[in-house]
Amino acid sequence: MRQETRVRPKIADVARVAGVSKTAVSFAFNNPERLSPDTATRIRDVATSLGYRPHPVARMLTQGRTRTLGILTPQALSVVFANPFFSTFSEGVAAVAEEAGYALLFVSPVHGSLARAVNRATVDGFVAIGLSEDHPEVEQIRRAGLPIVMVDSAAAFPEHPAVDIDDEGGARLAAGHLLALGHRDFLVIGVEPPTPGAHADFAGIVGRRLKGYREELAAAGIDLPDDHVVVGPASVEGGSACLAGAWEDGRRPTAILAMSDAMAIGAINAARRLGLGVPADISVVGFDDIELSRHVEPPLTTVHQPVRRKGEEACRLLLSAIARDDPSRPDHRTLETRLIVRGSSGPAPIGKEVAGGR
Amino acid sequence: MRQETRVRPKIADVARVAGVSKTAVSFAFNNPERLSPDTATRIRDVATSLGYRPHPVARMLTQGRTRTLGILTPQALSVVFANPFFSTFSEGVAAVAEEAGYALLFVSPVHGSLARAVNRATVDGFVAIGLSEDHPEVEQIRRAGLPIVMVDSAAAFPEHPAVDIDDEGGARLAAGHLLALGHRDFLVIGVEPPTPGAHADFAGIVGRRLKGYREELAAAGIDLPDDHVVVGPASVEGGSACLAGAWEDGRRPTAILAMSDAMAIGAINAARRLGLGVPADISVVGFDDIELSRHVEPPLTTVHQPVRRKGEEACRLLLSAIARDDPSRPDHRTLETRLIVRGSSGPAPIGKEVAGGR
DNA sequence: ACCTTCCACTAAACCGGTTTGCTAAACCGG
DNA sequence: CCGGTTTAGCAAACCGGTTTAGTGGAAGGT
Repeated sequence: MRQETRVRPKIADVARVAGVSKTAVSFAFNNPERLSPDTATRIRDVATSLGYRPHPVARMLTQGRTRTLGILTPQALSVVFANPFFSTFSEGVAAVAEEAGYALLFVSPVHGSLARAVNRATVDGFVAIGLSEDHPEVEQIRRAGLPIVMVDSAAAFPEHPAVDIDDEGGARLAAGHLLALGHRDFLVIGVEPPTPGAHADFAGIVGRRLKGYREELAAAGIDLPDDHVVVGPASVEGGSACLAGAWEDGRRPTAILAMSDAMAIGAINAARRLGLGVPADISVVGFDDIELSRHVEPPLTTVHQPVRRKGEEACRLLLSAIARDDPSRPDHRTLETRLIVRGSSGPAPIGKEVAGGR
Repeated sequence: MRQETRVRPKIADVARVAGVSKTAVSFAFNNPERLSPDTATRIRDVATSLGYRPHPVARMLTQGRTRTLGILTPQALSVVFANPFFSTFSEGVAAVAEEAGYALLFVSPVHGSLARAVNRATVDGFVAIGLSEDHPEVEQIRRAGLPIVMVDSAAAFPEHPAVDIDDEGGARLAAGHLLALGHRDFLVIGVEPPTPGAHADFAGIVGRRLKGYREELAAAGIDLPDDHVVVGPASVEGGSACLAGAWEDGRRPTAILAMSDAMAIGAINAARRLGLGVPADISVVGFDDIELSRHVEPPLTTVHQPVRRKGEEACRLLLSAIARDDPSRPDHRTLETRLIVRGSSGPAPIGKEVAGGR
């Protein structure tokens, strides 16, 4: 028995077997009302018996659309998926995309080049998350005629729809909360840009959050010197290192403003290792409100942002940009943030304040 | 100034402006050595000045490959991304895929039909996670000539490569640990199939884990009646509901074997609400070892499985299946599990054992 | 001076579908 | 029985690239 090499049947095969033209086969699938009912069913029967399925790539080519949405991340997917923030965001995007019948393609730098990855991507549009200002890919995508929605982007691209959160307001809430508890000595722990090449002049969410912290503190007459702002990778370890390093340099804050929950949790761990009680000796406030934060000990006081809704909104904006090719005035949305007070923040310590103050 | 409708330049446009044939333009990009060096650069200059980029779909069509891998999930992406287990798995797949220059497409049921989604997917192969036996999509994919790697699948598909973990062995470890602590009254909390239609006769990982529990208990002379096995959705709430329901039905276990960490955590919460101490009155052992488990109070004793490596292995198997189209004997891998003892398990309570016993 | 080889480039076929424009037959009222 | 409208189906063009099979001219060999 000769093992026949199974070759994928094409539309011409179906047409030949059914004794009709390619056109008829195509109609049988996409336009059955243009065929007599029995011819249509006969063709479909032949097709299934042959195991025919239209080649999706060929289909995309003729129809000019892919029914796929791209999620653009400036970092490798393997690091991005390690971030619970990103999963929740994807959850939101996926919910809306699925509802609309779109698949999701994750586009990340291929061998270091995001541009190459974008060129290869067969999508109808992009949601870009955390793309910093100087990424030329945005221009590249625009020239390709594809819509793109910017999320948490450093710069404002007035010509593209965008979704952001009120970073500045959230930061103010965090700082205000600690001020109200009597704190006067602050350490800000910021996330450092993952790409070493990127200029570190605090653009994007880092800059906006820092601005919020600074302004709220300034309103209470407190100046935040530059050496009270430290940065590190946005991870638990990064947060630990930040506090440990600052402590070693002689900083003695009673309150920590962290720009990410993961880093805040790291800071709590580091504080413990330094023999400090949280919140007895030092208070910590995070940012993002990830799932983990309510489970650590003590539960983390943090600024909540609607991550999942951010994904949903971004996807909705993208879908409507795809629907009407008219690039009318793009929508810019800013979602609210709110403070969640849990156990990691408390009144400023009285006795030690003098020892630690400057 | 007339606003010209920006139309994507095609290869013919570049050819015309550069005064050469389409072939030459194609060569300039893919086969420059077949052109004189200055012609090649001239063509490339024209191309960039026109903002030309080869149409990725057209390219896929002629080259017959997409450089994209599909991740097939039987559930909606919005629920799948909510599962930390899945994120970690994706992390592993992504790491290997990126290294090899492949993009990742997530394929989930479109309007309830996974078959339709598969038909639309422009990928070179699939990694299927948790696809149960009766899914006809597997056959559909095989007929399309695309390789597919099964992960945590219910049935064994001997003709496809597969990656699994030693569910049975892991379950044995969990049960053995509790037996060694003196427990005699067990409640098993299992995950229920998400699709209501699926037959509930414990296939796949649920069946294998249950088998492991049962055999280890049997070896100690303990029978596990059917009404000491309850199932629910694989979430924290699902776990709470399972224990609460069983308690209401009069079950009084001193030890709980949960098939998922999320459910185990839910069970701990429910136990607390019933006024039970963990592990003083009741011990809980989970399965999976998700990140959260080490942070809850008490930290969860659980069976660790190498989720990230599972993703990596699956992706590697898929890539090699794509590389050699020869469908030689497919590789089946089983990864090890191990017990992580933390704080949620302890000796069986002495006093209460009589009260709770049957 | 003539034949061969090599070089630089091109025309046309092809990938696998969809869509447009057309034709022949059936239908229909008068 | 005739002109006009529908109906059912087809051939060919098209989507935007890649690849095969040449082609004409210059260089090289004898």
